[in-house]
Amino acid sequence: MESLIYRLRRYINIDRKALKALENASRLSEIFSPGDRIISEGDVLKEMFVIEFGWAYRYKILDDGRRQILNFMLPGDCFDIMSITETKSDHNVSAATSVQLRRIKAGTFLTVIKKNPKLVSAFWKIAAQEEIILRDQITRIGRRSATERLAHLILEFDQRISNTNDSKPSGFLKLPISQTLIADTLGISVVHASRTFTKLKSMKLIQTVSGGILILNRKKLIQISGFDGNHLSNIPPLKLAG
Amino acid sequence: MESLIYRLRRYINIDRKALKALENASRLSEIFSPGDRIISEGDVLKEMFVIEFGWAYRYKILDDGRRQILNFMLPGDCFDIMSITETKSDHNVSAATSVQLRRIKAGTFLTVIKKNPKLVSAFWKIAAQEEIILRDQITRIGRRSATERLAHLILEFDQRISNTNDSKPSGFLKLPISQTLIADTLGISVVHASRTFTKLKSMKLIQTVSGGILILNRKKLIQISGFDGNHLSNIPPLKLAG
DNA sequence: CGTATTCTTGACCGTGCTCAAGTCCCGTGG
DNA sequence: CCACGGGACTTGAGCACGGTCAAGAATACG
Repeated sequence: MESLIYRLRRYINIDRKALKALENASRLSEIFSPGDRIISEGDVLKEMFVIEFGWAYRYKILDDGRRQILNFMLPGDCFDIMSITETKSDHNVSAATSVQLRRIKAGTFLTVIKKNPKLVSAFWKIAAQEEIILRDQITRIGRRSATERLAHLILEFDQRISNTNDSKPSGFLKLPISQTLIADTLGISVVHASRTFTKLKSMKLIQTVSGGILILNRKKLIQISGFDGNHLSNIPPLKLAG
Repeated sequence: MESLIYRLRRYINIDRKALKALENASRLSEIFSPGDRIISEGDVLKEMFVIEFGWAYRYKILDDGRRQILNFMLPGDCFDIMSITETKSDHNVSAATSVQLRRIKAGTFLTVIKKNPKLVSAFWKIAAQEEIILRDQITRIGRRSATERLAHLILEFDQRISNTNDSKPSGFLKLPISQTLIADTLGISVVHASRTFTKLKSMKLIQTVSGGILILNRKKLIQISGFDGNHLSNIPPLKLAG
């Protein structure tokens, strides 16, 4: 529950009773390995999910095998809140790293939030943030160059991760995903993704280290990418009440 | 209310009482002219909107003036359902044609749906469809060629418009928007948008006529674009109860 | 330690961009 | 009714960003 609690506390002063109710309504999933399919297009969803740990990603596959990653889900992210109306999923979800989820059954979820109205606005805001990320992704791949796209994505990850814990941005960004995944996120080829990384490195904006990257010049990265973290920004966690 | 009623009837057996309550909770906006700004980035939203008539579009502007259109809103579409938590808008909305909206205040909206629980699932599904369109837009601009993008967008418009009325697809698609808007939707230049139209015409797939286009070969359009309308498909309107 | 996957680099090619000129269309005013 | 002006669309020429193919290097993994 830790990730979810932390996330909810960004939006509401959550009380222990509601928390307990949520915990009872949910079940931990098995642990998925990197590459494992979690949800497939066409699946009928009757529950929503919270990432307990690890990274997952949503994507679509075209007939000829081209793949587009829609977005990544990080610890504490909820997804498919919208889909609890028992509609068929229009996309796939896979694990990027080792991943564990918390599953919350649609019916139980509705009962719990009905009894704890404050939860409604929290989950509502989580869903709204999901949409903000999708809209950022559209402008990123629609109107930015490869270099701008990569810089922009790096800053998005950095911001979202620093939202999930209280640590100051240290300059080190843990990036547990391959360049293939990054390429399919940014709508470019793997080869060009590699060249773009090389370019950012030669510009002394980042440096790759094992398991992640070092952000050497955040100001310049922001400047060339046009990144605006305002709408995604960290709302300081509230105190735990009750 | 006609557009909204038609839209809601796709999802629930709406009764006249709930309808009346919704109507009382809402107010018609002034009529916007083409190009008029409806919502600006940074605006704090305290209401949600329904398109009464006309086309509107959401978009972002980059520092240097590049514009990316996120999606279009057609009659009966609801938007910013998510934003009634009084957050700042992360994007702009403008009128593409003459547009009139229905404004529904957040507070009143919540009261009405609380008294008419069936409305919840209807608006929930409308919000879910909004997300489906955003995800389609990501794969469209991320992984498709200009020709595929245009064919795909044409089919999306065609499907969504045929969803808003009971008419069989006639082959004629009313398209009240300039190629500049289409270019900024597809993430290509205006010049290339024009060339792409020319290409589809020379392939005998479409034909431009005043105020819209004729779809000459829908099967081929679907084939080259990979369009899949299943998730966006028309759910037959239900009967009016009560 | 060997195999597979990921990343890098080079060479060449193509889709789509930019700049520029010209055409078409339509609303406005003489 | 026609002249004018502006916006939207078209077309051409040259160029650049990013794609593809291919080979090699580095890293991870059993």
